Amino acid sequence: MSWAVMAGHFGWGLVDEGWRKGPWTAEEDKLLIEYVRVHGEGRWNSVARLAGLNRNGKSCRLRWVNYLRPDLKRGQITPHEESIILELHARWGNRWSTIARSLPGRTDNEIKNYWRTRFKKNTKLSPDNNSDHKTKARLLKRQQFQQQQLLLQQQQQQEQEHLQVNQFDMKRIMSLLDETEHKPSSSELPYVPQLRQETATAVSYPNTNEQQVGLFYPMIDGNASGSGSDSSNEADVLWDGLWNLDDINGNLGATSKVSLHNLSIPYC
DNA sequence: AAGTTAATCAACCGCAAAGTA
DNA sequence: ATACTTTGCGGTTGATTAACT
Repeated sequence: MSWAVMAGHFGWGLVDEGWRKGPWTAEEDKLLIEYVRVHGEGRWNSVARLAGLNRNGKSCRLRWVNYLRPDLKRGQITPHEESIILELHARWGNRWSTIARSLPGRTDNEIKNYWRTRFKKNTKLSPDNNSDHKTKARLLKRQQFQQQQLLLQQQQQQEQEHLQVNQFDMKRIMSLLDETEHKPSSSELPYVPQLRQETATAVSYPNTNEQQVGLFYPMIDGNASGSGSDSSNEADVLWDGLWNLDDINGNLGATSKVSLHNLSIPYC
C-alpha cells in the first residue's frame, strides 16, 4: 500500500486553507528535491506554484532542512558529537540552531530532540510516592551526595586552575560584550574548536562518556526553559557566564539557576 | 501474546527578525 | 517610515517503534 493511499485511509494529508499537512509522501519529496535542484534553496513560498506541491513554504523548508538536504548525516549521534552538544548547550542554552552550526550534517531539530530525550531520561529519576521508587530515591540521593562530595573535592583541587580560566573567560566576555555593543546583529558565535581546547586543557576537560556526563543531569531544574525565560540573547548568555563565576568563587548551589549553570563549570 | 509504558522522531505552531515594496 | 511578506527559530504535539510486564 502506498503512502498516498495510506494517508487517505488514516486521514493524513489533512488540508488546511488549501495546504496539505502531515507526513510527506515519496512523491512530494521527489518534487521538492527537484525544485531545489532547479531553483536552489529559498523562496519557499513559491515552491507550491513552481513545483506543483500543495504544501506551504514553511512545511517545504522544514522538510528540506531536516530531512532531504543531501549533506545531512544519518545515524546516531556519536559520543564526540554528544560532548560537543553538552558543552555548547551549557554555553548557549537552548539555541539549537547555533549549536547545530557546529555539528555539520546535524539539524537543530535533531539536536533538540536528542537533548530533550536525554534530558527527560535523567530527570525521570526523581522520586514519586511509590515505595519502590522511594527506595531507589534514597539510593540515588546517597549516590548524588557522594558524587557531590567528589565534585566538591575536584573543584577544590581545580580552583586555582578555574581562577586562571575565569580570568581568561572574563576577558573574553568583556570583549564579546564590546563586540555586541558595536555590532548588535549577526552575533551568533559558532563553535570554535580552539577555544574548547584552551578551556579543556586548562581545567582538565572531563571525559565525556555517557556515565560521567550523566552525573550532571540530575542537577538540572525540571523544566526546559520557555522562550521567554531562557537565555535567548547574547547578553543573557554572557551574564549567565558571570553568574557562574560568582558561583565558583562564592556560595555553591544557591538557586536553581546557579545549579543549572554548575553544568558548565567543568567546561569553562 | 496482549497490553502498557517509554523513547524517538517528524512535523506543526506561534513568534520574532529580516527583507522588501 | 511603515506595512506586508518571508524566513528562521524554539517549543510542542502526535505517531510510530521498542522495551517491558
